[in-house]
Amino acid sequence: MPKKLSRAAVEVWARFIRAEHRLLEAVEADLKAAGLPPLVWYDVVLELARAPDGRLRHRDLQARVLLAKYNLSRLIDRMASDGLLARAPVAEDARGAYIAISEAGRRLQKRMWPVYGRSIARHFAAQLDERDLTELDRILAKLRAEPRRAPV
Amino acid sequence: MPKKLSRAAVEVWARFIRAEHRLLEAVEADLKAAGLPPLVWYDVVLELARAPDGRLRHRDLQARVLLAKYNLSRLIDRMASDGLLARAPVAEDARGAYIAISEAGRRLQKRMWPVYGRSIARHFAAQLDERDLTELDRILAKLRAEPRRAPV
DNA sequence: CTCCAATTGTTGCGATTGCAACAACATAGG
DNA sequence: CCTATGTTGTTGCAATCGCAACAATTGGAG
Repeated sequence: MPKKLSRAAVEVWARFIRAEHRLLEAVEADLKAAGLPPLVWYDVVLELARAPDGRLRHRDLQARVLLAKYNLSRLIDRMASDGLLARAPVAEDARGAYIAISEAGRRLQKRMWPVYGRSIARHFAAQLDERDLTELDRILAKLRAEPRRAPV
Repeated sequence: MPKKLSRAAVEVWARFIRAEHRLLEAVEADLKAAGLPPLVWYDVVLELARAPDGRLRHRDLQARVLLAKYNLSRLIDRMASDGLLARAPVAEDARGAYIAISEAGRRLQKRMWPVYGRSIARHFAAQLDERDLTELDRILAKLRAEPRRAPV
């Protein structure tokens, strides 16, 4: 091991995993209770709505929503058949595909946000003060920096 | 909303979700690379190994591993057919079932820990110092306190 | 005791996921 | 050109998940 792993660190790790799990569960439950689709759907419509021209390449969308590629492929199938988005060819790269949001997709995003936002407020933000947020953000930033993989 | 939800809070929320997602993915990948079963399996054998007599009621195990009940039912099926644990009747409650770990189950727990621990060390603990851990723990404790549900 | 509501755990079934293989195209090297 | 290698996205298939319904039993109210 890189360093000796302290018992305390393991406990914080466990709490971290569990806390996130509970929170996500609570948020998903709120969405479902409001008759809305799951969180990934929101991620997709949000990323697309934000993107210039309301579209992104499949791979770029994938990088943003943290979803395996085969997984995203099929999620897009489902969302497309719901009319929330559509695939379009990429002029410069015949392999690629743009995923373009539709008006219905934008409406879904706007409809989901209040519920999702309220959920974040209630389960997450309301429990923390300014300093907590700052500290948490600082710590998360450190965690983003992945240790270098085995040297190439 | 309980309070006005700040943009900053939403961003921290997003980073929180993503960080945890990435970390879990990395850990699962490490386990798989070592030819080991997924994390839930570890959770189960660990909780059972810790419990007095190496067994827990289905419902108690469920509460510890944060898994839907139908889901746990089937995970237990699979682990039982791998000989890692076994079901046993509960004397005082004919509905219930004890889940009892086997020697093979204990061996699996011991075999998984080094890999899992190393993974925690590398992806999580190595990125944080003492103060980070303390602060994170303090913040997570606040998040554990769920807001009261709608008044009964 | 008797009945009704709640608890405990399982199961059928359709939806979603993960893995591995694949097709189609792009890009670089000769 | 022509080939080898990498990229992009999809798909078949098996494993797993989520929901709703269920059986079995318990516990409490009358």
